[in-house]
Amino acid sequence: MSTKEKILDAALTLFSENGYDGTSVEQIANKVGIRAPSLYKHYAGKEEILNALIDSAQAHYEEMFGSEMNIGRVPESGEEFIRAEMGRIAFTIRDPVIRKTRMLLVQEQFRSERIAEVTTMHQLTGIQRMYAKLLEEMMKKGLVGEDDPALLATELTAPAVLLIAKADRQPQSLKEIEESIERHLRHFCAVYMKK
Amino acid sequence: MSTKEKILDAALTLFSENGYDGTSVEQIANKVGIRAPSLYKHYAGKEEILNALIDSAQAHYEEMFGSEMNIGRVPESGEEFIRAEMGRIAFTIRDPVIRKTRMLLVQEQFRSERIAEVTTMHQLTGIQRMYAKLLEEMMKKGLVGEDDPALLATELTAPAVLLIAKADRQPQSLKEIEESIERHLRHFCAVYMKK
DNA sequence: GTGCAAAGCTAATGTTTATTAGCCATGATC
DNA sequence: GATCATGGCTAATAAACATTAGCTTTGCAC
Repeated sequence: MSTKEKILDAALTLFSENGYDGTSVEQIANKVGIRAPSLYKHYAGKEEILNALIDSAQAHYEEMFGSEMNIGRVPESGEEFIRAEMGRIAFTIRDPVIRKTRMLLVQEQFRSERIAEVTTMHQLTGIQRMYAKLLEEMMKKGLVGEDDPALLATELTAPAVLLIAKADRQPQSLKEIEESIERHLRHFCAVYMKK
Repeated sequence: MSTKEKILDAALTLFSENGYDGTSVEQIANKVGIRAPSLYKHYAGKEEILNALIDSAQAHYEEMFGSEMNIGRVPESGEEFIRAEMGRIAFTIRDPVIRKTRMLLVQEQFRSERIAEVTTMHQLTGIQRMYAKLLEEMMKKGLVGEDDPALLATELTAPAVLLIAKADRQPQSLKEIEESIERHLRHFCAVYMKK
C-alpha cells in the first residue's frame, strides 16, 4: 500500500471515529508512521484528504449502483431472498471500510452540498435504485405481486438502513439488531410475496 | 429569555450547522451578544453546554414518548390518519428547535455513549414506541388488521425518519420529500388498513 | 446607602493546529 | 557517476482556541 493510500486509510479511520474537525493532521500522520509535514507531499491539505475520501465513497457507490448495476442472482423463493439479504447486510455492517465510510458521511453530511448528496445516495437513492431493479425482476418472475418497485424498495430498505445506522452507534447490540432486520425481512416477504 | 437560555439557543444553532468541534466558544458568545469569557459565568465549559443540550433533547423526548405518552386522537379512517400524520411530519420537519436537535444528534452521535443512546431513542425506539401504541389502538378499533404493533411501527416510521433526515440535508427538495412521505403513508394504509 | 452577589469586561496564557520553508536521503534515469 | 524528482525530516510561523485571572458594573437586600 502506497503512502498516499495509507494516508486515506488512516484518515478514514480517524475521521469516522472522531470526525473531521476532531482529527488533526498530526494524528493522521502518526497513524501512517510519518511526520505531519510529510503528508503535504501527498495532499495539498487536510480538506483535500476529505475530498479524496468522498470521491472514493462516491466512486464506490456509483460502481455498485450505477447504470450496469449488479443485482446478482434473482432469488427463487422468500427463504432464498432472506438468506441472500441477511448475508449482504451482515457484510455491509461488518466490512470496516464500508462501515467507516457510513460513519464519516453521516457525521460530515452538513459540511458541503456534495457530501449531503453522497449521503443521500448512500442512504436512499442508491440502495433503492438497486432494490427497485431486483424487485422488478422478482415481479417479472411472479414472485412478488405487481406494484411500484421504487415504492416497495423504500419499504424494504428504510428499516434496514436505520437499523444498520444503529449498529454503527451501538455495536454491542449487533446481534439483536440483526434479528430485528431478519424479522423485518420476513414480514416483508409475508406481506408482498406470493406463496 | 435569560442569558443561560440564550447561550443554549445560540449553541444549538451553531452546533447543528457546524458541528461541536466546528464551533468556537467565541462564536457562541458573539451570537448571544457577550464576550467569550463571560460565558463561563453560566457554564463551566464548552462541553457542559453540549451536555445541557443533550439533557434537553432527552427530556423533550422522554416527555413526548414517556410512560404517559400522548398519542392524541385515534383516527377513524385512513384518510384521517394520513392527514394527521402529514401535519405532525410537516411540523417536525420545520420546527427549528426539533430540526436543529436532530442535526446535532446525528453529527455528534459517536462522541459519547450517551449521545448514541439519545440518537437511537430519537430515530428508532422513541417514535416506534409511540406508534406501536397508536397502531395497537387502531387494531382494537378494527381499523388495522391484528399484527405485532412494534413491527408495524418500524415499517411505518422508518421511511419517514429517513426522508426527514434527507430534508435536513437538502431542504431545497422539501416538497418532493413530503410527497414521498405521503406516498409511503398511503401505501401503508393500503396494505395494512381494512377498507 | 452599604454590602454583596451576579454577570459583564479586558488581558493574558498556554496549547493546539494547519501549513510553510528549507534541508537531506534515496533511488531511478540518462 | 551526475541529475533530479520523490518523499522524508526539523524548525518555524501564525492563527485559533478554551480557559483563567482579575477588574468593574449593576441591581437587589437590608
